[in-house]
Amino acid sequence: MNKKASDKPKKLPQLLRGMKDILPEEQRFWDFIRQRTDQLAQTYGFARIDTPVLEETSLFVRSIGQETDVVEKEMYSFMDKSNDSVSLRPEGTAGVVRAYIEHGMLNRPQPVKMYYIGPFFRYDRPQAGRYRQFHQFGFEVLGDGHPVIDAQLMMLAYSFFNEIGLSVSLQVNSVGCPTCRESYKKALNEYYRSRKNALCEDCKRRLQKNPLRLLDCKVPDCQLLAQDAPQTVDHLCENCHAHFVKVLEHLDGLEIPYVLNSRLVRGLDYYTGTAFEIWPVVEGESPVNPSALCGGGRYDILVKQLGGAPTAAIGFAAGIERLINEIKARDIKVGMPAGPDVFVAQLGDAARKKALRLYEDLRRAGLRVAETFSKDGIKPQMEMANKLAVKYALILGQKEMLDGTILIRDMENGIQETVDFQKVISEIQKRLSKNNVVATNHNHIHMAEQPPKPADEGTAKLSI
RNA sequence: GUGGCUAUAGCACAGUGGUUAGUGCACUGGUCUGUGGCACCGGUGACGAGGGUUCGAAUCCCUCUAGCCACCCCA
Repeated sequence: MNKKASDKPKKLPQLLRGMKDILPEEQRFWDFIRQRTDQLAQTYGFARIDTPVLEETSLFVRSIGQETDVVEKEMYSFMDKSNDSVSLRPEGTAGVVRAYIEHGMLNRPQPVKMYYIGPFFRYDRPQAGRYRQFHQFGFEVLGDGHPVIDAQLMMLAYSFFNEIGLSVSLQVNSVGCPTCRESYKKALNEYYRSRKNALCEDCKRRLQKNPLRLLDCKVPDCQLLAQDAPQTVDHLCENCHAHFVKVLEHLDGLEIPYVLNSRLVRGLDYYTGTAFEIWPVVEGESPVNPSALCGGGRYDILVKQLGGAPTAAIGFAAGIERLINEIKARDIKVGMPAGPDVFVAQLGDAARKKALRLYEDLRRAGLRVAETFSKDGIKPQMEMANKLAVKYALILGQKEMLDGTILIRDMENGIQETVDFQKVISEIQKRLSKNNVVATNHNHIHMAEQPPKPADEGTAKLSI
């Protein structure tokens, strides 16, 4: 590393805007969320699906909607080498639905329940809890339109946040099928026609492009108008109305607290009927304009729209960066990765050779072992052992080499004992199991103390 | 895409026109090839990039880039 000033490149490599490295010390939050997600999926009977981050652009245009901001200005789209337009996925549902159709999942027992977790991309301006590459996990139920599905999925989402100790509020609405939406849009237009001048500039634009969005404008004057504006629930067709009533009945039966929010709308075109979001709740603050932790709803028309058989479906997605922000802000315990059990220190070339083998033997015996074999002095090795907070250090020096022994040092009280080298593994196992049951049990996933990353972490494709 | 604020070592900060840009933590070497937490001594390492004003710029001005916050939008 002979770094002279003149050798330095002028421009240092730098993260692309809106991108973020997830550093080792952050991983425990991600591990935590992965674990809780997998756990939830298992208990509710969802199977994991991973779809590619890259898809045909048309998949997203046809599902999310040509007119939406996501498609219009936020997609990472480009022509590949065969001159096909491809895009980095901006959300997860479209890919899952594509897979459902493409793999003929309608021939599986319905509903098909799948979940995913991974990176998504939107060319947005970065902001609090918003990145250009961000991560979501999502749950989708395809092939069943029964209202009980809606309620149970909301229960699942609510439980996720609730069970990790976050206070959240479930917001529920129905945006209706395309038929009711048309009549609702008409009513909205009528209502706003005479009041157009009182609207903010954005809302005037929304009136043309996306009238539902008028309802959740943040400008006070617009909010005032929105209060008396017609509500989606009053313009539901008979079917949609009946469905929504049933959903609410099931929610009541589950005794989940929820807020009927007539101003809750969805940003993507494929949504129909039930819409819901989960908002963080902060003590003493009313959740006026929170950034949602999760959002979802029914999308009964999407499968058909993408060329599959008419298939009812519902799903939601949660933003992991936002969730982690909330976990940190609320001081939720996520557990620390378990450190090594034992440190192997060596002194002298012969001892180093032997220590290297001992390391392997200890590892095969299931212990987490640390070392700094490249160091010569015992002092730096003990310093490292201390930093790693191991319970025991094994010291193999010239004297021990001659005797066929090894020194076990208890790092807490400094008491040392010479033992027969042949017996060191069983001795250390005995000691570790004596003062900590969990330590010998680390192949088992334990919430309080997580196992170390598997060595093949790097090849575990498509985990986040 | 729009607006506001910001940019000094890995991190947290000081330095507001004038020597060789400081401090703490961290890292590293030593005191000390047979023992960590403590202490002491030493070392590595930075003015986001480019241009301008000036005798002289980390400091003033412009452009770019990035970050934060808000709008838009969304998870």
